[in-house]
Amino acid sequence: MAAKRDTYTPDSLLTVAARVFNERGYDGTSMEHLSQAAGISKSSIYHHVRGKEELLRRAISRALDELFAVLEEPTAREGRAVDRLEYVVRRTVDVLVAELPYVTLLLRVRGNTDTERWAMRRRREFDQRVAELLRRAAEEGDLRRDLDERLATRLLFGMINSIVEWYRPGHGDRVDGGQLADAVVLTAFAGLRR
Amino acid sequence: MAAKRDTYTPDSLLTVAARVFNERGYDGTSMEHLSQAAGISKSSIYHHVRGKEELLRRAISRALDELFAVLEEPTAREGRAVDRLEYVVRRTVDVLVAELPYVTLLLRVRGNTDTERWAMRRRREFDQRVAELLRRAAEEGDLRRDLDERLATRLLFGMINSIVEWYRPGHGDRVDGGQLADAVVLTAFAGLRR
DNA sequence: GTCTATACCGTGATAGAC
DNA sequence: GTCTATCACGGTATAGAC
Repeated sequence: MAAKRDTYTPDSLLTVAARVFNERGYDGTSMEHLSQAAGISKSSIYHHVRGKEELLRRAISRALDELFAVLEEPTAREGRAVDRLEYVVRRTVDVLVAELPYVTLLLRVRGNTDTERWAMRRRREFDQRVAELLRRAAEEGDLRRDLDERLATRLLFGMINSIVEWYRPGHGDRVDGGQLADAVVLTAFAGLRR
Repeated sequence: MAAKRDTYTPDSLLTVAARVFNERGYDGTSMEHLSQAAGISKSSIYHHVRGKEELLRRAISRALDELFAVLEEPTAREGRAVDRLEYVVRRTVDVLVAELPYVTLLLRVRGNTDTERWAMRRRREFDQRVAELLRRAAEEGDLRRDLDERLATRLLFGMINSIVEWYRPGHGDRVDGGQLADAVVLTAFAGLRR
């Protein structure tokens, strides 16, 4: 909660803000909370950003940019759909772990402001791109037939996205990002049962 | 958003409050929002409940009671651990669907107030009871060996709990609660891949 | 059981000195 | 770039009439 450095940039301030937003929730965080966590006064924050909502927008942008970048990677664009899907799942987990606080914020927006509604639209867009992959994998006969595709997509994302609720890197966790991605892929594609 | 009935009871008010809490988030909901949704004035709400936090506590209590009741059902207490686990998963999905707005609130608390911290402790307790079942199922050799048990528990709950983020009963959804539970059990235990 | 009026405080944000 | 002082507003909650 103490000061992190003598002077801030919008980016270094974002690091602090994202952490506090995640601890208290965006709506539960006041500028007073942020100023105490950053070790500067409330008004000083306004020197770096226009306001609280800009901090949220910057954080969410960062998460969305990284997620969409995954879909443009070569391996996500060639080969059998099921393999592309598996690759996207694995890389999504990577991004989620690497950009944990920012992705967490993205996944928690409720739609109360323009910024939040924009975030929800973009996120839905990403989900649909992955859903399309899953649909093709089913068409190509690589996924089980007795499962609704939209439902499967949602359960898959549910499993992946839930990681932000408990994963804390380097905090006594026994798994790193890569092992986590392996476990998710294994559980999602092969199931728990032996 | 209009009035629902001429006079309210704490319970009928809870129905309205839970809906608005879920739409806007608890911290994002003001007593003004609640009064407009209920069709009565702010001060009238205080005739029925002590304040906003009591509404949250009542909602969360309801969810927790139903969830813990599942663990006491006979089928959850006898037989092979893997079968008990499967039963608990199925019934948890049932409760989640039946008590959707209340469970949703439970799953979203951030720990900013005493009520929220109590909710988090109780929820962790529930998770641990299920984790214990999963651990025994692994011991009895019914789950795959190449998966960490704590991790598997978290991914399993991630999949289940994510349902509250999109399932809306009777709202054009192609699945009912039972089919949903089937799909979750199938996906979690057998996996997506054919 | 519901209302209007109001107390009191914390909120996001700004002004202007240093 | 940071501060203190301050603003207008909306927040939860209460008092007391009907």
